[in-house]
Amino acid sequence: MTAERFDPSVADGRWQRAWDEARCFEADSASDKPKSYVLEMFPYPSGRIHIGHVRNYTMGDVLARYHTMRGREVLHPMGWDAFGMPAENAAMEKGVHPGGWTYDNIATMKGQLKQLGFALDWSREFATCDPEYYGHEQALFIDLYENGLVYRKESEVNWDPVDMTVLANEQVIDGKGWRSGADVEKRKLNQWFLKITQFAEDLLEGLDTLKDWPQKVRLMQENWIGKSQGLEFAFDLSNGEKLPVYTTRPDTIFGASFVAVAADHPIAQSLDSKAAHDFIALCKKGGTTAAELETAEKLGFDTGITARHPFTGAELPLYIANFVLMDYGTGAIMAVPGHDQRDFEFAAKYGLPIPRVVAPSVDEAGKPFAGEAEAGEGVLVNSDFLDGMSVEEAKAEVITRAESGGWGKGTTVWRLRDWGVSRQRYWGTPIPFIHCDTCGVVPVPRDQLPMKLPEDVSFEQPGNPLLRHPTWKHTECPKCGGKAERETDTLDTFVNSSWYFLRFASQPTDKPFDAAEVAQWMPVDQYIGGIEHAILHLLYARFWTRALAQCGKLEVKEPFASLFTQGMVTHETYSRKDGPREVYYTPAEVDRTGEGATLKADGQPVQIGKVIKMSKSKKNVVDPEDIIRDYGADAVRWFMLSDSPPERDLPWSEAGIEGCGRFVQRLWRLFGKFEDGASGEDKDLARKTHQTIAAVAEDIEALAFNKAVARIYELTSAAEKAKPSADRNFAIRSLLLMASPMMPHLAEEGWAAMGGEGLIAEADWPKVDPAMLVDDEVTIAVQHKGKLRDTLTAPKDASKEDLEALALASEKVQRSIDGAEIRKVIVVPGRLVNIVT
RNA sequence: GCGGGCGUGGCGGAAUGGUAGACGCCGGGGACUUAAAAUCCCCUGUCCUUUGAGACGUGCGGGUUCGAGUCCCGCCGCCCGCACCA
Repeated sequence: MTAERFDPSVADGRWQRAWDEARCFEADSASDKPKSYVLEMFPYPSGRIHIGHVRNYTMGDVLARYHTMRGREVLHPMGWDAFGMPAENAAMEKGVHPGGWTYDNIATMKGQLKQLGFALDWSREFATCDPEYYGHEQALFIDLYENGLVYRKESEVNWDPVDMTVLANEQVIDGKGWRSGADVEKRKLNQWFLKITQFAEDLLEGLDTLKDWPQKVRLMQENWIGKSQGLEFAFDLSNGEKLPVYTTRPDTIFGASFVAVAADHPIAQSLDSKAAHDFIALCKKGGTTAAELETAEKLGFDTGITARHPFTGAELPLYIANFVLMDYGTGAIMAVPGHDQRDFEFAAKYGLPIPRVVAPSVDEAGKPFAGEAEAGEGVLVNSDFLDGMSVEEAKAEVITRAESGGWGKGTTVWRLRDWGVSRQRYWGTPIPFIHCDTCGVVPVPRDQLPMKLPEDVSFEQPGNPLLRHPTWKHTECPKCGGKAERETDTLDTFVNSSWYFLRFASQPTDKPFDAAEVAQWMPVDQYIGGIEHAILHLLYARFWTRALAQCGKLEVKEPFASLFTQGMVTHETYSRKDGPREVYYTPAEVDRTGEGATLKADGQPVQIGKVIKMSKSKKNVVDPEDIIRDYGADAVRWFMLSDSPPERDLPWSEAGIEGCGRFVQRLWRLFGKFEDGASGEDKDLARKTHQTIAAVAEDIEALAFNKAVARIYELTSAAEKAKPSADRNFAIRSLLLMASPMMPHLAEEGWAAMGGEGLIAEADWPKVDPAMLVDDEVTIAVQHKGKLRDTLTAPKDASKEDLEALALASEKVQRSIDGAEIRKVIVVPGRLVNIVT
């Protein structure tokens, strides 16, 4: 070996260039090896890589490199989720063009990713703002339109009157726009929708097939889709109208004591008394935050109208109630106070009857309520022909009678809504449609795609630059040739990320992707990203896959076979009170002493806060580029994999990264002990090596990187202590190979120094000899009444009788037994002996 | 309210129902050195006038078992998602 120390500042760049030159990470669609598609959620080019990206991509990289070593053809691509608001905000704040800003950021961030030595196939890189990409997206959107999966509908949006734009719900804070601070208005706009609800059942059922997704994510999607089954039926109203209601508890129908509609229900809207209008206005004022809803009082307005009960004929009062939602079910309910908490509160407040129709047993039909509704199981009481039935039986019976009587039917209601994709924004995929007064909505002809964004736009005024661009929207109708206008809305950025994994797999120029080539790579074998995308992105991508399949473009069922959601990188915060304001400092500005922390600038103490997710606002961040410079890419990668299980949060620590830096050097010194021609055996070390290779492989496949790391530490210690031998050379060589997915630069450097053939990035994973996985001798625990008294060494295949005899021969055990009668001896071969007295 | 997850040393965390605390970090002691850095070695759950074949110990209380961090029942605490969804 040559150098004393491994110098990442030289080695990292050297090997990164070597990999590029050898093009060893480019996936070959023509390969006949088994494929492996490893994908991490592509980043938004916000400016710089943050530590969360580093953790995410390191995990994916270890898998990609490992699978390559196991003889798979690996697709591990990278690109940029490049449309979105921040680029427009930068344009408004700094007067730069969103495109220029975005591509500059991409250049910076690509350079940073390169510094980490990720085994990425950069030949497939693209940004979603590349006209080529969004042009194909426009074509797919038209495909969906032609297959009836796209429609336009007038719908209510949050409108910021100052920025003149639509806001997402998350951008409305306390009723005000998050940027402008202006009071947000409700406006009705014609918007584009994707028919995701058409796939509600399939999206729900598909979840059952996703065995390798976290249960948590599947449950979140299940709740989001929100399937519920019940009865829809209509009440005859005293004003002659019919009022459809939906209930999941048709069994409790005899317990209905009033009927209620939402404030924006047509019946409520049609009332012409001032009192009714005032009440409706009051309902609209109510806040929608969780806390407000929690405490909000149930309010109602008696319309004076009554509804006839379908079985008893009783006339039930019809209220407008603030807790009834217009956009779920029919916007109207039959209220059963005894068995629904909201109805209970309402009835208690307005003095309405609270009949019991479900009881623990038939004898308890008169049992009073204990101040709250009983929503649980039981038997039906006070319910005519339902009496004595279980809840399930009664539900079925009522639905049957409603259907045969022709006044109602069993229905399924979904919480899932169609996906509104219109955004009144510049920096997105232009929606490829033209509005013609004569022909209506007409798709842009495919030979005119991509329909590009105009470059000459200004952000000096608020609102959508496409709308006020002097020429862009004016065009001719492709059908009649008359004057027409382009759609000025752009697509939600979630559309861009709903099919990018297909484009990574196949990139023809004349179409979005080639179905056959996509079929070769899809589904993604391992998808890795943050839990924040558990619902929207992952659901939309699943929907697009189905939608494209329905259009005949694709034969993939689920896009992501296995999903892994990694934890966040966290760090404590440092702050000081400055009047009412909390001023935060970065870890780099602070000296962390044993107990406290002081500000480097003035030596005065700062407050140490909780360990929380790294965020710019709390300044508890470390810049990946700084730590790569200080410790090298491998130490940073190693830290990302050590200690914390990947799904949990990883607390960043200076001491931790220093430890990783030390280990890099330690391994390097160990590689230096590789002696060409060393001979002789070291059976124990050889066994340990084989066991480690098998265990590390298992751990990596289970994404238990922290455990794989621990095993590499153990074998390193053992190899360090061993004397030179052929087996020690084998241990060192194996360590090099096992560490190579995690610390590829160090591994290449060691491989070259050791005279390894080619690049270690293209080497095979070390082979395991199954015979070497079992030790000749094992340590047996000896217990007396379940308590450990002694340990002894025995041959691995010692018989039960031999083990028992050995255990009873132990002096320590005999002293513990102290002459007591032995009632039983349990022997687990290879493990333990338990003597029961 | 509904749904889910998690509680193990000073910290991050290991542990097919079978020797709890692997491995890393912090801390302590020592070696090497003129000195420092680097490196190496040892110790490091708690308790004890019993230093032991000792007692206790995986949030708390029960249970199953020869044996429970692990399985079951009941609590407590923390975290996350959804939420007036009929």
